[in-house]
Amino acid sequence: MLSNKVRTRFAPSPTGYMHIGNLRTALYAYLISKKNNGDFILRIEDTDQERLVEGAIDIIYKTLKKANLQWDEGPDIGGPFAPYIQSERLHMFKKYAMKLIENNHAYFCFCDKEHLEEVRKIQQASGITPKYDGHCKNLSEISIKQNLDKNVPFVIRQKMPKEGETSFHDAVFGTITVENSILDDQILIKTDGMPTYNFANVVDDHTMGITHIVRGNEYLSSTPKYNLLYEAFGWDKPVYIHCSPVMKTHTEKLSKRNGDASFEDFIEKGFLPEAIVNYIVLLGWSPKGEEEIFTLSQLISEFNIEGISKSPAIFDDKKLKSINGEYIRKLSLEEFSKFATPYIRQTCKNKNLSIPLISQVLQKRTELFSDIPDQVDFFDKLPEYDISLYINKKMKTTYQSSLDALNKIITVFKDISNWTFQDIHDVSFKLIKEMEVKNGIVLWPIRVSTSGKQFTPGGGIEIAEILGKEETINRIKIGIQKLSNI
RNA sequence: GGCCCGUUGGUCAAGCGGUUAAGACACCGCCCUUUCACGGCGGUAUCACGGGUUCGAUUCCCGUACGGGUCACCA
Repeated sequence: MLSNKVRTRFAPSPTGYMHIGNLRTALYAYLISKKNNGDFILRIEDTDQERLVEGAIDIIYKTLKKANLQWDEGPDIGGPFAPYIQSERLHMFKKYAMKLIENNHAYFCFCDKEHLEEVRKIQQASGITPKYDGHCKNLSEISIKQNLDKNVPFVIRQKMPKEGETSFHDAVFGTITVENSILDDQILIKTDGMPTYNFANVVDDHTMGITHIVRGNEYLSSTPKYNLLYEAFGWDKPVYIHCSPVMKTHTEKLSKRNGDASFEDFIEKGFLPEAIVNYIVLLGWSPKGEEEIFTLSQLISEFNIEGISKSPAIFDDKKLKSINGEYIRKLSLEEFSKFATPYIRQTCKNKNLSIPLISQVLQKRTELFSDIPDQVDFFDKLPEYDISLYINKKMKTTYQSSLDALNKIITVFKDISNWTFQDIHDVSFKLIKEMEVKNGIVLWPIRVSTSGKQFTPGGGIEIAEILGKEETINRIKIGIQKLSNI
């Protein structure tokens, strides 16, 4: 019924918000399935009731949706292997464990916690890696039955081979081999009858027909145990794709504790979801060619497992910013305007100022929407500024040349009846020509007097257009006054 | 500590026995230009270390160092 379809899953625990590393794992899983016309499954692993965080599932939904990683099966939309919430599947695991007892790959263990604790202490004291001592491994059928009849609490443990070694192949890390002797007889079913994560995960993945397992490489060490489980059941093993973590520094992982690591926070800071997705796909994966800006559908065809890197990648928000800038520049003016308006309005409250004009001047200069308010604050109110701004070495402006230029420009500006960029531009350049000076001699003082700033989005003519005739002339007057007082 | 994994410029990284060791971000310079930005051009900077193997190692092998992961009735 599954044919040979590639099926991947993203299986987060709802223990908080999604951080960038998590999202990257989801993205890789998504891309691998879609590249092969396969299915991407969302499964919520919520068996740890203690760490459960209210609303976390919604954040997972919202984040994946914003990132445009649409799942084909999941708790909200169902699917042929429902339920997709692990806590609703808990009843099915014990029978699988019983199968393993039957075929001698698992056994009942009646050891109590005190005994285990004691064994562990002794092992630690003698410098041995703590491991189950195998006390119940070879209990006779009779004593097992007696214990069961007496309702002695039990767990079910996986029976690991004593000798030899186990190898598995990982698509990123290659073949990894471990000695069986170091493998612990891990618990499959807990005293309460519930599966451990390790067991539930394997059974769920198999019963849901997952063919490619994409996950963080913290699972690399437990994969041999998983593989032994697949073998014990006689199931086909999946393709493993372990991904190295996204780091904050060389020694620290990106952590949930750190606020700026969450996808939502980045959105709030003014990053576009597409830009974030584009950046994180590059953290630990490298495309074949030289292009690195990709839409999601381009990624589906470009992405390849061979390009996934083994070493951890440090998150670099400078690069994220730069990619965000690329995405912002690619927006249409209307789209940009829509995104930018709330940011513009933070410091530009004057409703007479034209949002389209401001947007136009802003778009090429915006890498991050949250940088906008500081850039446009001078439109509402001319800031206090020092007249030294009028002196610009490269423009060859002086106090005197600026005063002179402003006095002349104010008279021609006053005569403009149609206050448009074109008209402001034309009269300005006509004046420049008449004065036989370099553009900057006239244009620089216009920009300074209308903005009061050293750097502005747009030049003097754009600013004048945005401010309107009256305000422009007022500001130039102020400039003239300042320069006259020397 | 045992076991597993990793290590190419400041960051992401290409490379898969012979290369002037790509590219991107950042940085610096120049050009364009009414500032800034955009755009264009150019530049600085990298194979962790030590042994092998080989005619030849960034590439293969073995150590060392550094870093990460993992060793639960957590997920």
